[in-house]
Amino acid sequence: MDNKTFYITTPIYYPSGNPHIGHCYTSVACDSIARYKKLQGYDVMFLTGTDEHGQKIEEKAKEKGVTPKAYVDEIVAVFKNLWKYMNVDYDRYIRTTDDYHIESVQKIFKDLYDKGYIYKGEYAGKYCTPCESFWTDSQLKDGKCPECERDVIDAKEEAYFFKMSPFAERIEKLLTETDYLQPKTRAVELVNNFIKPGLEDLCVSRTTFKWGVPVPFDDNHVVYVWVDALSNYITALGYGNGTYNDYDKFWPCNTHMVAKDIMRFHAIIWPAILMALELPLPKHLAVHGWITFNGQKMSKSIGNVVDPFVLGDRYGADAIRYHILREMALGADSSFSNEIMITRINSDLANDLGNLVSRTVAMVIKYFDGTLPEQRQADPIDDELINMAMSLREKTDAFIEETQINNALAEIFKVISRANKYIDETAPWVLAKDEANNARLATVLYNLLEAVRISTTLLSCFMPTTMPKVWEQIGLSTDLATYDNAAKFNVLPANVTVTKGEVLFPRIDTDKEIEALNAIIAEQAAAAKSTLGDEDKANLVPILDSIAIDDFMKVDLRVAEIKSCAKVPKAKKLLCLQLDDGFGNRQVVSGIAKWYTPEDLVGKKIIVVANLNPATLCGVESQGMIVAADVGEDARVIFVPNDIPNGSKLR
RNA sequence: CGCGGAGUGGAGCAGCUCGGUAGCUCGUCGGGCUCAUAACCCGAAGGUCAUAGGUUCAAAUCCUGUCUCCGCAACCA
Repeated sequence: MDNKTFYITTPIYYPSGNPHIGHCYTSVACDSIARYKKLQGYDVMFLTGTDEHGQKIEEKAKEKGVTPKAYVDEIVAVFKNLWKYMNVDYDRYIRTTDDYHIESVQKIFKDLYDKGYIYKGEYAGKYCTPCESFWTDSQLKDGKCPECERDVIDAKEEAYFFKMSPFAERIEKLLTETDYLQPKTRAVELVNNFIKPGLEDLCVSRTTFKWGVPVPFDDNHVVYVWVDALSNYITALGYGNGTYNDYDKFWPCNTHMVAKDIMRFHAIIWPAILMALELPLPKHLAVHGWITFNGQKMSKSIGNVVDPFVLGDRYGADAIRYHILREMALGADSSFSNEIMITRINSDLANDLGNLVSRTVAMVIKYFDGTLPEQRQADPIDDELINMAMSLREKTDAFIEETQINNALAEIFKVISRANKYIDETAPWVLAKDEANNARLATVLYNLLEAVRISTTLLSCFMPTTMPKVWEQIGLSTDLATYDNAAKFNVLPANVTVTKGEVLFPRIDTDKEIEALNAIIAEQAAAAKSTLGDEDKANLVPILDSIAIDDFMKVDLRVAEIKSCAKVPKAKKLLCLQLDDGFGNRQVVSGIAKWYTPEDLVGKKIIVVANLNPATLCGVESQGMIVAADVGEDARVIFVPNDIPNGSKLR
C-alpha cells in the first residue's frame, strides 16, 4: 500500500544555552501535528535537531575549557531529555556535527559554486584585530569594536557569497501569491523591508572561526550558518549522503514550523537556496509568536524564564502541553502567566474533562456495577450530542490542516462541554430511581462513554500520556482508539465494563500554587541578580588589555548638568540632552530612551566624555557621550552628587 | 510623513474578506442539581466595538483624519 506521507520539522535549535518553554512550544506543536497525522494514517517524518556550529559555541566552549563538541554534547543531552520528558516523539534528530550532514553540506556548497550561484568575493568592513572579527558599520559602537571597544581598521577579507538577486521575483511571488507563509500577515512586511530594497548577496563563508563545516575546495573557509543550518531539512532525509534514503519519499516538506525571530531566514533565504539547487519548495512555513511572561519577553536577568521541567513536575507534562497549545494562536504572541495556566488547567482539564470522565464512570459503577446492560432506548434529546461527536473529527482535521492547534482543541472541548450539559438534561440519577428506566439509563451512559471515547481519541495527539488512562477507565481497548472510529458512534461494546481509576487531572489550589510559583521565581531572580551564575559571568565583557596612564588621560571626563531633555523624533531609543558642562551648552544624544524619560533626567548631574568626536544620529548632532553602566540588557546612567560643580574634571 | 499590524463588557480573545439582532473563555452576581475532582447546568449584570468625520435605508464591519500600543527597518557617540 502506498501511504500518503507527511513531513514536519522544528527548527534546529542553537544549543548555546538550555532550552526553555519557547523551544518547548515549537516542539510540542510539531509533535502534536505529527501524532495527528500518524493517527490519520500518514507515513510521517518528524524532524528536530540542533545547529551546533558557529563562533558563539566556539567561544562558550573555550570559556569552559572544553572542546566545542564536548560542550555541545552536554547541552544536546538536556534538549533530548526535555523532549523525552514532554513526550516529544521525533522520528529523527539531526545534529549539524553529524558526519553525514557535513558531507551533504559540502556537496551542496560545491554544487552551488559549480552552478555559479556562489562566488568568491571580498567582504569589506571594519576589522578588529584582537577579536579577529569583522563588523558592519551599523554594528560598530562608537566607531569601535562592539565586543572589546577597541579601534577597528578598514579591512577586506575574502569570502564566498551567494547570489540572492536572481530569486527575488520568485520569492516575492511565493510570499504574496501562495499560502506558503502562515499566517500571511507578515508577507508585506518582508517584501517591503527586504525584497523591494533589493536583496543583497549573502555572505556564506567565514574565516574568522574554525568551528564549522570546511568549504570543500578552500581550507581557509568554513560554511556559515545559512547553508549549514537550513540545509538540515534535506540532509536529514539523505540528500547528498548515503546515510538516509528518504529524500524522494518526504521532500518537499509539508510544514516547517518556526518562531517569528527566524521567519526571515525561512521565508527568504531558504527558498532561495532551494531554488538555486533546483529543488521543490516546502509547502508551508508556519510562524508562531513568542511566549511572553506577564507581557514581558522572558529574560534571565529579570528572572522570569519559565522552566518547563519545574512546571511539568508540578502539573504533569500533558497539562503543560495542553496549556501552551491551547493558548498560542498561530502568528500571535501568547502571554503566559501562572494564573492563566492554572485557571486553564483547572477549568478545562480538571472540571470539564477529568470530572466528566469521573462522573460518567462513577454512574456506570453505581447503577450497573460497572457493566452496562445491552438494552437501549433512544430519545431525540440524544441526537445533538451524537451528531456533535461524530462530526468532531472533520472539524479538527480542518484546523490541523491549517496549523491551528488552539482551534482544534477548542472544538474538542465543545463536545466535552456538551456532554456535561447532556448529563444535566437527561438526569441519570432520576432515571435510576425506577428500574423500568434501565434501558434508557444505559443508553444515556453509553452515549456519554462514546462522546468521551471520540474526544479522547483525538485528544491523545495532544496529551499522549493521560488519554490512554481514560481509555482504561471507560473500557476502551487501545486498538479501538483509531482515526476511523473517531467518526463513528457505537464503537464500544454494548456491554462495556468500566473501571474506576485515579484522578486524571487533580484540581490545583490556585492561591497556594501561585504563591509557591512566585517564590520560585523570586528565588531565581535573586540568584540571577546577586550571584552571577557561571553563564552570566561568561557573559560579562572581559576586562580589556591594560593601558598606560597617558592613554587614560586622553579621555576627558567632565561633570555636567542636564538642563533639558527631549526624545529624538523618529528614534525610539534616543534622547537628546542639553548639558551645561561648565563651559556652556553641549548637546548629547544617548540611547537610553528605553530606561529613562526626560523627566527622570532634567536637573541631574552626569558624567560626559567631553572630547569625543561629534557624530550625527538620526540627523541630530551628538557632542559627546554620557557614562552609563550595562546591567544585563539594561543600561543605568551614573548620576553624580549635585554639589560637584559643572565642568569638574574626573581623574 | 520609512514599512506593517492592532485598539471590542473587569481580564484574554473571536467577529471585519462578502455591511443588517455584538459572540467565546475566565471572573462577578443570582438560581438549579447532587452522578462527580467544593465539580456540573441555567440565568443575570456589564460594551454608544479607541476617537472625530464621511459613504449608506443600515457600519465593529467600507473610506478619511487624529490618538495610543506592538512588530520590522534605522538609531543605543
